[in-house]
Amino acid sequence: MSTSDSTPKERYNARLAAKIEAKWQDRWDSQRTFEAPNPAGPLAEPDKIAGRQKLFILDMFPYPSGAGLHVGHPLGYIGTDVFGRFKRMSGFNVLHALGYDSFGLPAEQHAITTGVHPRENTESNIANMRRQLRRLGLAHDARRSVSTTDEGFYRWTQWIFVQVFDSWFDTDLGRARPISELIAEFSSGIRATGGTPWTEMSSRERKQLVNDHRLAYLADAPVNWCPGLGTILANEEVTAEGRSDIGNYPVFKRNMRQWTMRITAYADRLLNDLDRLDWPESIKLMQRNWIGRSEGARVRFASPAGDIEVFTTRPDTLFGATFMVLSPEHPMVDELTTTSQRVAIDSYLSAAARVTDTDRQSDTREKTGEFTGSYAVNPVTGEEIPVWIADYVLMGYGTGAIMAVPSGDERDFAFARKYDLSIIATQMPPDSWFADHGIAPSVDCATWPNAFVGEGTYVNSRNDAGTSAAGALVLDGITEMAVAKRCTNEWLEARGIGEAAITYKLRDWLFSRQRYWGEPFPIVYDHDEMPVAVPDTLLPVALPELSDFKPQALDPNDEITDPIPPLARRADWVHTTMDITDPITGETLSGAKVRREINVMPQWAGSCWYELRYLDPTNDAVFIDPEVERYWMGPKHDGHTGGVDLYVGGVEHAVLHLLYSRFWHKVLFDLGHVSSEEPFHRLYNQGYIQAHAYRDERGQTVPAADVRERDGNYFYDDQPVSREYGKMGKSLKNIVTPDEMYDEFGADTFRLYEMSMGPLDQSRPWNTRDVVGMQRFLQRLWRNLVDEDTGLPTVSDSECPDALLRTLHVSIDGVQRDMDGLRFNTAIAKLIELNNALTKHVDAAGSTPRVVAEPLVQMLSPLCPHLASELWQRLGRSDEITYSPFPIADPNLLVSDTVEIPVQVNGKVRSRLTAPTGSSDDQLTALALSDEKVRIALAGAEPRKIIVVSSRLVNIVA
RNA sequence: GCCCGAGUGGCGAAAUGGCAGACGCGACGGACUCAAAAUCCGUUGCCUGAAAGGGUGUGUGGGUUCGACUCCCACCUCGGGCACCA
Repeated sequence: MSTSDSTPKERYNARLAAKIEAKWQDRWDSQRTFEAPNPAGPLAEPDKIAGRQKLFILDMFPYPSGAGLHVGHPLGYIGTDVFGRFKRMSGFNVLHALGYDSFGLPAEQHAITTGVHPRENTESNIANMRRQLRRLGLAHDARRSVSTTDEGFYRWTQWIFVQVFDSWFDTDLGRARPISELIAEFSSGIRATGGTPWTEMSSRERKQLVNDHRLAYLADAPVNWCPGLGTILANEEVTAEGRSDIGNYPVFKRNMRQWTMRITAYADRLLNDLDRLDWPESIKLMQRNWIGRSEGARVRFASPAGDIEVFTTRPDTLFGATFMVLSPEHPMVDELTTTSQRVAIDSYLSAAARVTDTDRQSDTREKTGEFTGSYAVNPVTGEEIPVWIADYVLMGYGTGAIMAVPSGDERDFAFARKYDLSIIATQMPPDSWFADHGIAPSVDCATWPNAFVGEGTYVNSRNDAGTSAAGALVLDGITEMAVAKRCTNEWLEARGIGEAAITYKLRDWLFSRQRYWGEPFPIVYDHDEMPVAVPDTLLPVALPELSDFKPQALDPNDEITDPIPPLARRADWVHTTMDITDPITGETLSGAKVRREINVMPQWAGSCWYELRYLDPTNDAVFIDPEVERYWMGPKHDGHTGGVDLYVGGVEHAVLHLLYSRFWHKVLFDLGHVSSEEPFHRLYNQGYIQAHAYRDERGQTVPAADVRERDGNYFYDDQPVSREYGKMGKSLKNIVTPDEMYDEFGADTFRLYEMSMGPLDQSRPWNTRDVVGMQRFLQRLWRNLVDEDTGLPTVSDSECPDALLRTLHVSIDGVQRDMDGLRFNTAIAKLIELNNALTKHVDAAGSTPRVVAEPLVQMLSPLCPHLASELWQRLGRSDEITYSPFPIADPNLLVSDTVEIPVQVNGKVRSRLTAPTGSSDDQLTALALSDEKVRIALAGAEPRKIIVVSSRLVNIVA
């Protein structure tokens, strides 16, 4: 940017913007402008909240990456900031803060390679991110910027874990209750143990029984075990080839004892409460799919190895079940395999074990399977049907076994055709189905090209041989699937063969990691090797110091040896003595010898509840003061879930983070710790900023900033390059940083550009070239209010022309509504229009009327707070614009004396006429018919019909 | 394969049943300048026309309506999610 002599001293450019921005950022800090008062607790200022509505807005918890920010990161932060500032001017008590999700893998990987402690690395990353964000001028309450790695924070993460550990899910009441109440029910005999009576159990057996009911429990679960790295890996850390993302080591599926969260107990509430949330439908749908609730029935088929239980969503097709298929991992496979089939089954099993999960789920793969040699009995027909194994049946869903109904299920159909198994129709498809497939209607499935799924009249579905004998199941003639399902379920239930059942895709949540940089579990193991919560007075369980952060590396192909987490290296920390309380008897065991849990929590833990800590960040007595929680997050009326008023973030967290947080929040609600049933009442997904990237002829990416366009082609160093489009990132060499924008334009221009690019929820390409448009707008606006040479205001208290005043109020009306609806791009367009109108006035009159200047600056201030604050001050205002009331449109100035009405002839606009506001439809009709252009367009034709939309339009149909 | 979402100028976009393309970029023309940058003013969907004007136009094809970017049906393309879930 040139600063030569010809440039006026007080022109609004990057140099002046930098000066103004630093000045106001310092002032906001020192005056603590954005601190939000609480009703109670350490940050209580009850007098300041009186008479104000509250608004809690939240951005998704960022990970403090070492790479720093690019221009895509702050998009959502700017959006929430603009909204928060607008609402603050509208009288709301706005709480807006940003903390750091600072545990996690990258800092640990960095520590492993450099030896720098993850804490040091994390802290310097946070400092850098704070610096970059401060330059943006975000109106955050700095007191509330917590980090998950602070002991004062993770003390409460551990406390919440203990709450989850110390509760169980009462399926009768559909909610969590303290584990002590379960123990009381067992010991008093109100609740049966389902096995050995409580009184006859050993201490260890009692603990095990209770542990099996806890919401946080230890379970053997299949995990991604990577011996080369000495740790288990999250699914997203495993490549499609089944190797580790880092180091390319083999990864094995194996069972390991892990902390697990009983999220499945909440499946129905997590599903049903979605209806009460103000979230994008697409996200609700993703959560619904993830929970995957299926209604159906469990049915037991007799076999030589005992009953085989299956889950089916189509009990109504039971008469068409002509064979069964078990997953290769099913526990009954061995017993069902006959001597003659042993070799074939064993070879199939070993082949199946070698197929990776991704291959197994490939859609092009042909179905394979093997006959066990055994037969089971179809409970409705009494017929013997063969039992097969096949890897298209998954052990992890339902019961790991299915009844195969080839006529009604495409997968079973394909399998039956391949292995020549019988196919019996249980429903007659409609004629249209046969027509679509080009075959004649027939109940003989031999002619069918596919299975039939849909509504059709039931056939071949009675087990009384046509006698109408009492107690028989007769579906024949029924036309509705729901009726047939109900009849079948009732029949099965009456005979104890099966019952209606619901299955979920959702799995319990694997909660431990063999890592260092995470929250230690507040758990020790007692002399019975049973987990016991660390007493509250001993929290936090601080992460012990280590000299080496590497997990123990093993032979990359060693599937057998158990992982040894880094914390195990501190034997002095692991083995300790502690005053613990026996969970069953309640008696205190002083100085008990205990062993600490050496796994750590996953990164999700802190982000599951951080929003609550923003509200009461310095409270040492409780994780959040109940009154503070009720004020900021409590339900607004009967049936309202409560929760954050606006939560903005990317879709990538649609399922995991948002589901885990909802689960923890519901547990806290059940236990009476929070008044809100949901953490995030309104969710808004911001789009992404993407960017073009360029490759040369060798396929190498070249720096996007140095590519030039000529006639629609792109060149780097005069060599043609090809253009592609994707996320900003190092590998595509297309990163643009906020710092570059601050230097070239200033933060206000950058903020304005990001908000003007399009709707907040849409992704759009970054174009540095376009930013100048917003800078020019601010420059023109500045010039309308301030003399570019002297810096003095050019505002006059003289009369404002009526037309300009009307334009102003139309703008106020539109900008107000746009900002309320998060439509910042159109709000900005309206401000530019107003400023363009003002420029014409200033060109003629030489100054801006104060009645226009002040509201214009106020409307701009949520978007460009530094510039607006500066202008406010230069206009002679000594109050803080942040808390000045947002302008209100005068309804009288929104309507003008005349309106322009388009006139259509046969739906095409042929003329426009100016009519007095409030003209009657008849008057408009008369005006239109006498209009010269309309008469020409009609060409003498007689109008057959005239449509008048009052004050909007006239359409003449001839 | 199934389920969502989106397709509008050279580009980002606006209009959600009633004047398509607001606002911004770019491009073109002009002012200022020795010159350039910056800044300012004007033009800018496409076709046709000297102009006035006319025609045409919101992925494609149908439909509903006096009137459709907007609603309905089918298809095409792109993006996202799920994926042998019984």
